[in-house]
Amino acid sequence: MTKQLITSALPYVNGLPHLGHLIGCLLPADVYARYLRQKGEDVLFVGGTDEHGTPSEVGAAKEGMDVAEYCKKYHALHKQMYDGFNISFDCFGGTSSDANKELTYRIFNGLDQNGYITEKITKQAYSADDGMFLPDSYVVGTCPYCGYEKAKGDQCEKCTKLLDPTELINPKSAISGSSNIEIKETKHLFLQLPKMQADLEKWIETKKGIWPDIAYTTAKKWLKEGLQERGITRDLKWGFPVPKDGFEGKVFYVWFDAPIGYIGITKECLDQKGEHWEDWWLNPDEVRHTEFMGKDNIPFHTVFFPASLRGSGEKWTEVSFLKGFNFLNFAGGKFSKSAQRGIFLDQAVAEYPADYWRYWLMANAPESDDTNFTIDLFAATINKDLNDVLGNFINRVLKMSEKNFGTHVPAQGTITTDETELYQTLNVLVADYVKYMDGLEFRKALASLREIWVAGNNYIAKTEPWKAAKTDLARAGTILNTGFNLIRLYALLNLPVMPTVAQKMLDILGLKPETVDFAGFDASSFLSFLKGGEAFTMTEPLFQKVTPERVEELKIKYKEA
RNA sequence: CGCGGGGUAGAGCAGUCCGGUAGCUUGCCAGGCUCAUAACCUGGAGGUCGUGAGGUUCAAAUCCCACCCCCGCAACCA
Repeated sequence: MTKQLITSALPYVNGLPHLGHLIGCLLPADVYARYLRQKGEDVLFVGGTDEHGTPSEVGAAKEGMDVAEYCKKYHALHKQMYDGFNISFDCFGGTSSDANKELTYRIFNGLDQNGYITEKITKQAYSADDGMFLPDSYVVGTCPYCGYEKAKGDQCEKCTKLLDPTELINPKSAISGSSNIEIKETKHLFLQLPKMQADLEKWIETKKGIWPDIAYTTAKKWLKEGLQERGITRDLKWGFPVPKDGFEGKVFYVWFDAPIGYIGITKECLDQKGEHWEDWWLNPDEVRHTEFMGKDNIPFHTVFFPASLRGSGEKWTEVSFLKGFNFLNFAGGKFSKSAQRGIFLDQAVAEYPADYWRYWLMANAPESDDTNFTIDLFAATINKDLNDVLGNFINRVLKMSEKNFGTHVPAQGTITTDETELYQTLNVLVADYVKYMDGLEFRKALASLREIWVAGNNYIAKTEPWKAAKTDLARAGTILNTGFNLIRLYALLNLPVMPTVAQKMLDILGLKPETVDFAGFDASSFLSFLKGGEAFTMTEPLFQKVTPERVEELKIKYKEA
């Protein structure tokens, strides 16, 4: 059987994740992992934090901490937030581990031996007071074109001109503010991407029509523009030391070891369990690897990382399917940590249960374009879909049953055309749901899911069990029996997206999650699972509405203009 | 400047590849029902599909051309 490897992009450890990070990679990866596990597939879901790079060093210095300690602290906070959202990682780690160092060296040495690594002297801004070379964006000064005083060394935010740090007037370090900047020569290693261009082009071409447009077109765009050699080392202290003579004191560039982190995290995790990471990462014929990420990450996962793996001379498991997402905006603007704009994960679960957010985000996933999050849209979806359609359906079945039959599922009795028509409808809708989930078209999958819930209400409206209860109790029993079987169906279908709610629904019937493949779904037999007589537990409504008062309160709290 | 994505009813989206009387959800209006979280079910109004009285065609949201607007990218922001 094909093994299913699922990776979510690794958010940068410096800074806490918000709803945009969640929908951009973590959540859809989790939903897909849960979906496949439910089908009975062999799944390994890998995630973690990206830890190297200048932002970590700067962040640690700000908090007066050792960089490694700083990463450890934020790594734990990330994990805590993901736990709050029930992200079901099989392996969760960081990119600064020994395991990742070992793999980074292994891949680097392979690339080096195969002639894909070259040396080059470059010029770079050095800050004596900070005791370090500065990345371009950490040099600030006056823009020579428009006079803007806070232009960054890579680009002026005001006039958008691309700059070189050497052009800036009065250059200063963004870290210390020191103007004691000199341009020094320094030697670095470069990955020869141009040598791999043809190979990569051929490979990407095989993904046409299979990968989402955003993934394929982004990769094509980079290849079309022509690949350039790319520096993979930096003059920093925090990172993996470059294992090559003449490069003492230098480390690998964060983007070189970050994607290798998927492998490193897996190794660290499976070594502990006594399992073999090679079964997943050096096994391309038996592993299907699905990657999830925001659009900003796509070039690195379609060009840079595959090139590193291919050039190393080993047969690594490459990406089979790349699910890329656009960005989630917050009320028309960007989520921003510095501006305290948006909703962060710890705040979100403090307001409403994780499943509310999970449902909204998946139903509105930014698959085709950037998507706007607003409190109003959130409230409307939660109130209508979860409360009115799904929650109310469950509630009316339970109340009516209790009133007429007590706390046991009524007998199925005789099936009529009302039921067979429902079966036909469900067969079509569930087939749609499966088709969309298998194709990772989440918005459409959730629209189908909703239609399936609506079908239940439709069935109840049509069969009017409250009337049958007065004239033909057995008939009312059949209708409500079908209602309970629908609750079980809904619970199992909801499991990937809303695991907590799904479990509550199963609890009503005293059931446990089960392995079920909805491909080839047959409503007739599926809705005959509960024959009648099974005990059930009355429960309070599963969802609460977002009241108009709460909407106003949240708008003020999160500064939604 | 360039490249990529987007511009379809008040709002959020599908349809565009493979042209054939514009679809879904929400909101609004009306009706039904009254078991249920004032919920559920049905019907209706609402759009010249960014602009160009542009091109191709018997026919264009869908193909071609020009332009406008929004978002992103531009390789040391990961």
